[in-house]
Amino acid sequence: MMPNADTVVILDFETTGLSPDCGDRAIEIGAVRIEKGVIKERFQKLMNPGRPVDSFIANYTGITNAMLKGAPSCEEVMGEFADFIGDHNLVAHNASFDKRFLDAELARISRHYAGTFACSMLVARRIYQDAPNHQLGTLIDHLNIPVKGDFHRALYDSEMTSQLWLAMLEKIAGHSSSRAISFSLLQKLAKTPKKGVAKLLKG
DNA sequence: TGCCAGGCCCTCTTTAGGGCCTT
Repeated sequence: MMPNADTVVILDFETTGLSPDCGDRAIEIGAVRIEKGVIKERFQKLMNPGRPVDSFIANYTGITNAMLKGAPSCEEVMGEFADFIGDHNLVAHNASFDKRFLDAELARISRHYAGTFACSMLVARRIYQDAPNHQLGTLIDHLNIPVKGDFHRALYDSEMTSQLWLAMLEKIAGHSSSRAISFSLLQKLAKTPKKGVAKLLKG
């Protein structure tokens, strides 16, 4: 069955490091499911990676070994999360990072996500070419989106990414016939050379 | 043994190098 183009799941992983190929594991997953531009459901779980997190990660995320001690295993949480995302389209800020961890953690439980993953950072680099940089926090500030929590926690970052995503949908709304095709349009934008962005938006 | 990301994108480019972005 084809995924519903009106529905996207925007997700964010906190991890023990930068690369699952170097043994790093997920320690938290946060996600929101958006239907027709409205957040309908949230998912947030800490998970025990079976190894301690170092002081850098504890300071960066605020997630401590004490917090992870009683958390369910990565395998248990990722099974629940696989059910949550189903075959919906996915979005993340710097999606290549989150996709590597999603694929690696799902592979450990013999699950697989075969749907489409879009990157809000690649789209933002094209739509907001005048932003100071394209870090999530900078873009949120650039767009004057109210900040009500702490960055570098999975659910909050996924909520902020969803606000960025909706703002970008709004910005191109005048160039798109409906929200239903916005996901594919933004995917095209993410792969369009910057010089060609204006032409693509004009249709 | 020792070290270790990786994809995107720009430019002083394409037979390459380095910054950005994620934890």
